[in-house]
Amino acid sequence: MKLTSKGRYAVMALVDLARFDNINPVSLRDISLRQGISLDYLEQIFSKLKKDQIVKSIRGTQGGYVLSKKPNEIKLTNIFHAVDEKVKTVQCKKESKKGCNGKATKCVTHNLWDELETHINTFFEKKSLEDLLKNNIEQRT
Amino acid sequence: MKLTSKGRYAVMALVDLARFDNINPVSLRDISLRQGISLDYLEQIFSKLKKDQIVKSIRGTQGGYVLSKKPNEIKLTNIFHAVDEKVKTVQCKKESKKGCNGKATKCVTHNLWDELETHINTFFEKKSLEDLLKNNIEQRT
DNA sequence: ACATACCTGACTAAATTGGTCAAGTATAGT
DNA sequence: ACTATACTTGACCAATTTAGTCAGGTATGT
Ligand code: FES
Ligand code: FES
Repeated sequence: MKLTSKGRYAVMALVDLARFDNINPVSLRDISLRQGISLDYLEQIFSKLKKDQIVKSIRGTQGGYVLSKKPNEIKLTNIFHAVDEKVKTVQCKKESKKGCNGKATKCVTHNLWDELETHINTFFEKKSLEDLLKNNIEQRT
Repeated sequence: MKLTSKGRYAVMALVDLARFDNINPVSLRDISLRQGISLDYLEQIFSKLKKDQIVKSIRGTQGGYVLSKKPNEIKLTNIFHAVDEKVKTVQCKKESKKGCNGKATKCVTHNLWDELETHINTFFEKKSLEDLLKNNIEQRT
């Protein structure tokens, strides 16, 4: 079970954005430099974040990105959903009545993984960007 | 974030084992057939489970595997540890003082991922094989 | 005009996963 | 003693996923 860079970077970038977008739009180049993430990769990520209306883009010189909602309205769930970082614990198709390997019934561990998935998603639903900002400010004092 | 088959199969196989090892040792061939897992793959998994003393092996005809502890003493943590299914959320080396990409300080999301890791591990520490057995019996009634 | 910075799609090297295959060794039953 | 069963070990591999790079664009403020 591991987190992918896409999800990790998306959150890092958004925290960075949330800290600096009060004054001006923030360019991906700045985020790239501050957070040490490849610019080209960031562009892929932000195109997805934009599609899910988590950020807005402003083109041209002095352009960049801005959050399109307040930090407390952006949950980790929303971010992860946008960049396709999904939590997948079961092997079977959840909606289908069939089990893992095409068997007729769900396997002996199905309920367990389903519970795990819920457990993890609860965490993502609770945490918002705002929580992360607070945490970060505390660290800097 | 997804679970790998190794961890999933390990738990499936152990639940199967726990259900049938009261009378005789259970052969991997039986588990393979009942659970629909490749025999060769099961062998890899069980060699790891054995190394961590979760199961005992009995060779020869009528041989097989037996749990080496009671079901309520075998937590998911133990199983996952045995088969190297680890929860890895941070990118950096946890013990090191350095951050993700070799930076001097921990990144803005480090604490978050660390919290998540704890959150998930808590789940694994609580659940034992016995819990799964109960759940399964309930289903069969 | 021109620099900045968003936008898009194709491509790829490396790692991981989910196995298979081959060649053993130990033991119970006949 | 022979043989079938079943554990044991290690090498190998195809397919997928990941974590990017690269090469072009397009819009806009100055
Ligand atoms: S995980 Fe859903 S049936 Fe096995
Ligand atoms: S995850 Fe540990 S420093 Fe970024």
